[in-house]
Amino acid sequence: MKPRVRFAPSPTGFLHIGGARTALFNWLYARHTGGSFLLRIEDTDTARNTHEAVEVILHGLRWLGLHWDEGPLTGDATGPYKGDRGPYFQSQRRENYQRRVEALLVHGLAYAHEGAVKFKMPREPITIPDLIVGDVVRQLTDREEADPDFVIVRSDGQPVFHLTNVVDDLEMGITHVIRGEDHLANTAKHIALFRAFGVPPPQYAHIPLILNADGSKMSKRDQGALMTAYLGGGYVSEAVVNYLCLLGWSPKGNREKMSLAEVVEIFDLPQVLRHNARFDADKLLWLNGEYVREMSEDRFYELSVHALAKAGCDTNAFPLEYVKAALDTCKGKFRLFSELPAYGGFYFTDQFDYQPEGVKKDFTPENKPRLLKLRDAFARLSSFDPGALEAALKSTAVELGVKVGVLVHPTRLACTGNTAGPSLYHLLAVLGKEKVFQRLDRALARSEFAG
RNA sequence: GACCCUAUCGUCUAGAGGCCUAGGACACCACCCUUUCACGGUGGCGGCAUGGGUUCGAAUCCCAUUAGGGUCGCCA
Repeated sequence: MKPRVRFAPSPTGFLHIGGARTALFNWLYARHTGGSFLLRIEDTDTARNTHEAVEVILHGLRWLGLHWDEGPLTGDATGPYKGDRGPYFQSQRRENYQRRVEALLVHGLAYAHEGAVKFKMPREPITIPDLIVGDVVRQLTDREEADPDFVIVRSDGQPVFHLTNVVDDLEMGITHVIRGEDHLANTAKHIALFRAFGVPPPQYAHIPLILNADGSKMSKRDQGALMTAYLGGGYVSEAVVNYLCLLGWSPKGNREKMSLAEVVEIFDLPQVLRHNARFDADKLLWLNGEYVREMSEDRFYELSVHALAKAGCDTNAFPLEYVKAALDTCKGKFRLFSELPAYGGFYFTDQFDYQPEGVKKDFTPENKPRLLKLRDAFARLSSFDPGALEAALKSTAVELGVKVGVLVHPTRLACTGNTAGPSLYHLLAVLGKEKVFQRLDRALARSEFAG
């Protein structure tokens, strides 16, 4: 029988990074084994269930490339879905839960209590066979010792998570439950429920949690906990997925950067680590830089233009060739697309400020004649290409008896407003003679040069 | 309070009794490359939580302690 796994988030309006990794591991297992990956929305808490909240999850999963074989097509609970075990919203599966509860009631395995329905939990320790953690013998806690039974239907008639989760896994034919370790202790309840329904429970695989950098539990409000931080923060989805693969799992062989296809080949549950992992934003940043560097030109242009537009910089006002040439000088020099506007925005606007420290250091009276001389040298150039610009700048430096840096720095600052950026010669060539002179003159007119 | 899981450089990890003087990656530091920045190259810093066992031999097995995380809800 082919494995059937599922990601079953509740629509809270977020896609947590930990949830994304749970989805990823489920997806990987399905793809590795040739099984099916289902998406089920656990929206039994009707109070906070919205169309938009589900949409956030669907969008996040699609962005990561974790496509589901069965599940909803839109955020609408009554909307279309694919798969023959639907609907895939728990709010649409009420009759299943009712039927199951009645069966439990009839068999004396559950009972009414102050309007709610409680399940009769066995008092004996339950062994949870786990593909990752091993056999876990779950004893009752002191509170459970007092009353081991738990509510499966609230007094308002709403079924509770433990019940709906088990019923759906059962009816959707889920073979492997791959979920966060925070569910491990509760799995005894689920196993008891499966037994009460007279069916063997699925196989369990509890994956370690993702913690904050300081080791504390990651919650919605923590930096980097939400997918939106990456989706809209200049990250490349492949880098995020790659990084997530490295948290709690290792490809061995000192490998770090690898494609999802490669991971699918070698991923398996027994190799998943047992201990929690801390989220290392720096390493993700590094990986993102790697992916940006090796990205195809077209993809790079697309993401760059998008990042610039987001920062209020409209590249459509410029010739396509100019935009591409400008972006070419930026490729591989930054790690996050959100850094691009600050890095290469000067190509698309004349309204930039000069970096204060740079002004102090480079816009000086003694640099004025030097820049004037460089301006003259540039003026005599018949071709404004990087090679010619470099030659002109270097020979001017020789004539002045100064190092090239003495000319490079103020020129860069005057033309870009920054002390760091793309190769100076290339950037000047892209900017073109007219703009370069314009910017040189604008800078030279500043009071700092007068002393 | 009880129950459960876990424990290798700051972080992610390799390591399944001798191959370990513990390997790699990120971060950090130094140097090299160089028009800035970034990349790249070279080198460095840095770890088996503690205490007992078992064994000829332990990062690897067992126990305890400590620490971290999780769970015990008419939330999911």
